[in-house]
Amino acid sequence: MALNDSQRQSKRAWERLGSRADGAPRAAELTAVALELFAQKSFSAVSIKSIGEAAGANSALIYYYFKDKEDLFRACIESAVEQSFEHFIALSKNRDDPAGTISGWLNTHVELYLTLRKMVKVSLDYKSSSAVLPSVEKSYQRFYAQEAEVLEACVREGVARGLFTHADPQAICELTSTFLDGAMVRSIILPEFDVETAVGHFREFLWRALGYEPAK
Amino acid sequence: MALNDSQRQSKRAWERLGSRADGAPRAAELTAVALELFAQKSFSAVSIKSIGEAAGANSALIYYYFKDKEDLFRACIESAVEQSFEHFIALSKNRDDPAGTISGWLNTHVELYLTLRKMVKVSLDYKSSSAVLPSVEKSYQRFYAQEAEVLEACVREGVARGLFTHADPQAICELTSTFLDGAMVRSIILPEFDVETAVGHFREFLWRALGYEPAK
DNA sequence: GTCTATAAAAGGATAGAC
DNA sequence: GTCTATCCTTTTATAGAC
Repeated sequence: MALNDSQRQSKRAWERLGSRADGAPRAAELTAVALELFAQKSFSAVSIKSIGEAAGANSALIYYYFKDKEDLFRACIESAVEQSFEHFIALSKNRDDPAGTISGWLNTHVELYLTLRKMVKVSLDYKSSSAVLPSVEKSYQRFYAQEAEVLEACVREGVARGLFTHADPQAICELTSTFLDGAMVRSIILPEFDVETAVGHFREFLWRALGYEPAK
Repeated sequence: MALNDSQRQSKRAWERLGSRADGAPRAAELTAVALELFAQKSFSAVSIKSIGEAAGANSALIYYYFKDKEDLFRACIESAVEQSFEHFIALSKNRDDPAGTISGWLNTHVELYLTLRKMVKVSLDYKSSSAVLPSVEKSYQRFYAQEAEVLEACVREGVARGLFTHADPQAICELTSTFLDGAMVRSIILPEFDVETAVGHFREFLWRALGYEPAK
């Protein structure tokens, strides 16, 4: 797997001083391992040594591929956002069935909550640090823009077809993503929380609020 | 302000070895300052020295009142849960007006989201560490039991009076708290997120899903 | 590319003066 | 009770061998 744009960008940025070869499969490996750890604990609770160890490599190797710990963290966030994003993009195609698409979007959160909550967790950590990394901000922007576009388009389409009533697309979209974020957090905080059940309840609630009658 | 039960308990626990005076106003001060920092950053991102500095005291003082950093953290979590809990307890009295109580509960989250999101943030950190502290678990249990009791009772009462339709009290309760947790998280992650607006939208949707017509 | 060794700094925690 | 001084450990990061 090749480095993505932002990773390549950051390599270039710090390699102006050191000058080192480009294109690295091992960097992606390290990023994956680090993301796992950063999502489990927190940025400062994870040591460079533990990342190296988990990746089966010496910690010094990390500094070959990344400028410093923060640079690795940045790569992790972007990777988490990217992974989440890719799973959504498939749903964007299906504009014919608004309720089906929304439903699919909810299901995606159930199936991939392990991936998605990594993104939420790491995002919290990132936002808690006062650092502002332009490439990370761009990732987020892209993700949320896509999310809004898909959901709002579905609601508008549903209203246009007379399937939904009373719907403010933006409000519905925000409501839904806020709930889903809550579900991700709760699945971390409450051991007995069941994402599938909770999302199922939300779907019923949403249909009722939208005045939608599922055909069945 | 006197130490609360759990703080006193923990002091007793480690003082069996050291034997030191009880009842400390300064301990509460240190806890408050530390909670602020732990909520802003994360457990391991906050140093003992920085806590002392923020409290206008030497970091060594912390070890006079607390066994170690984790013990201080525990006191912070319990304090955060306790603060959130106290704001809820007032609402528990009002059983005559189900919709009003639910509404008040939502408003509480708007007004006190700065306090409540501290609890969410610190809880995430706590649950991410593998530590299990019995006194903290007890705090949580108390909080969630109270939350469930208030909300579920409201929904049941509303159904009994014919104000609400189709309502599964437990599902509504979980739905609502999950949404509110999501709102807390989003207010951290997204700078432009407005808790008041989001909760306002949720209220409308809840009423619609419950088949409730606000008198007005 | 990957490792060993190590410098340099920061953090948690304690002893003891006041 | 609160502070100074200090110890010990961990951690980030670099230099340089292979």
